[in-house]
Amino acid sequence: MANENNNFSEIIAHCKEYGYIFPSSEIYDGLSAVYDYGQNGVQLKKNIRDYWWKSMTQLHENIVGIDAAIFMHPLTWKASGHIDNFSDPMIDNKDSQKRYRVDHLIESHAEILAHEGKKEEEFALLKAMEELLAKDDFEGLKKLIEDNKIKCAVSGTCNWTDVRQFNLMFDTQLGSVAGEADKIYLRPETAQGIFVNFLNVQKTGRMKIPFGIAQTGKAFRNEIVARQFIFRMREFEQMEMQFFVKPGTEMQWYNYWKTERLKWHESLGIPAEKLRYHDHVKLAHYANAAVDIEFEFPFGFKELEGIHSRTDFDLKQHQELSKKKLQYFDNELKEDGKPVGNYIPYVVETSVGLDRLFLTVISMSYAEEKWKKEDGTEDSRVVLKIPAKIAPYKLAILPLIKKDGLPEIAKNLMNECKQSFYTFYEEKDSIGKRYRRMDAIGTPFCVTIDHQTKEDNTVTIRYRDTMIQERILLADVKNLVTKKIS
RNA sequence: GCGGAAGUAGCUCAAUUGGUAGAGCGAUAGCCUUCCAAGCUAUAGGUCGCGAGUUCGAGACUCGUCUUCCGCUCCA
Repeated sequence: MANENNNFSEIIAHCKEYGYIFPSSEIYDGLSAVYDYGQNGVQLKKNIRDYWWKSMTQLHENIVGIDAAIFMHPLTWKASGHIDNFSDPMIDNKDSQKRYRVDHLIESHAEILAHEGKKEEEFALLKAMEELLAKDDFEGLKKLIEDNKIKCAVSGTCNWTDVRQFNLMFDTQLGSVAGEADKIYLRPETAQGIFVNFLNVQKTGRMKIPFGIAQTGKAFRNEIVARQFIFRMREFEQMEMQFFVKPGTEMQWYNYWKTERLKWHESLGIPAEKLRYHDHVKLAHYANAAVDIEFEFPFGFKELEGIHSRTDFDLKQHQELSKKKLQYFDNELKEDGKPVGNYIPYVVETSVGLDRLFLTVISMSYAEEKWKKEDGTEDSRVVLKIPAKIAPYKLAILPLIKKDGLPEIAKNLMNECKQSFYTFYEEKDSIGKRYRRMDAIGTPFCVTIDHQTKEDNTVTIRYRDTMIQERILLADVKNLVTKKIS
């Protein structure tokens, strides 16, 4: 474990040193749990996003994309349950340092009262709690806890902090006049942008159930503690797809996407043994089935993607609060020859964290290698074995020396290739050193132009992962790399 | 949020018991021309995380603060 943690520190350091990830506003000491993507990071992130987008939309004729705004009508979050469930009064026990949700703490005490047969006290306590919660009376809640001598299960004391509100949604004002009525939230998930557009897309795209709507975009959560590098950030990017199905078929589709999504991660190049399912036992208010796909990060197996069967909770809620019907007319004929008719579709959601997937790719790619050279001395390298199809740069073009016309040949090759993929040109320093630099940023292929190139139009291609070199025709370089990255 | 550890150049680290910051690597420019980093020359780069305090004098001591890592907690 200690080694693995060290490895994580090295991965973080490597990300910064080679232009993948920088702490946000670092010259001002940074901002807690906010990070910027650097010149190589942005490219990798974009490639991962594009790979997801293409596999969702281009390869599924019944899935289309949208790009909803981050700002949404405040009632959206009332409907989704975020306003009621996403902000909870909390209290800490000073002795055990354990934190409780105030309602959970009081409710568990009420249960004890019930077991002791004190029904009236139980009822009075819960009633008092509900009244205080409704008024947001935090001082009253603390007094209620103290008056009832509710103890921490760990320390057994009543030494409590004040009750504090943790709202996980960021808010801001719409319009220049500040006021309660203008308060809007930064979306804590992208899903709601899809739900509120369900009918727009269905009608204008003439979509037939089952169909999906995909979206990538930023979401914001004011986490109490956000840590572990880019694993849990306050601003993060989601890649979500909501799949609308006929009620009663949701488990079938849930299982379909559960399988499909795991396959997708493997197709990206993530080793199967580093992935696993984790079924949710405790389900969220909107779900009737939920599973996580977890990846073994340097700090353990953690959630990478969630697949949720969200029932018709969201559409039903939006229908109720917006007073607009969000139903679908199904023309499929029943046994009696009549159409199925109107219903609110059920939803199966796949939701993957792009930043987490980025960290996954970096984690699985990072390697420190050592070996013995022919003369017996040790050699080593740090290499990012990023799958070629998502690597920031695909090909480095390196003239062996920077004269005798070799740079000119190299630049011609670069001009030919850069229309098709990202290339990197470098003529400084020894060839070995340049290979090491390309290893460090994860460039899968290097081509070296030497004097022989001028005689027979061949070049050396060097493969990052194996360090094997081959002699190929200069004219074949572009096609070979194109083939390897597709 | 609580507890532990850390913060000196891009990186890894130095700086005798407090006496106004050094090295290696890296980077840049030039030389050399060599298919797996570490040849030669030169150059750039640090108000020692930030702010106070103690002191004649603080990178070092004290307090506060910010950031990061670890554990707990949180993650509808």
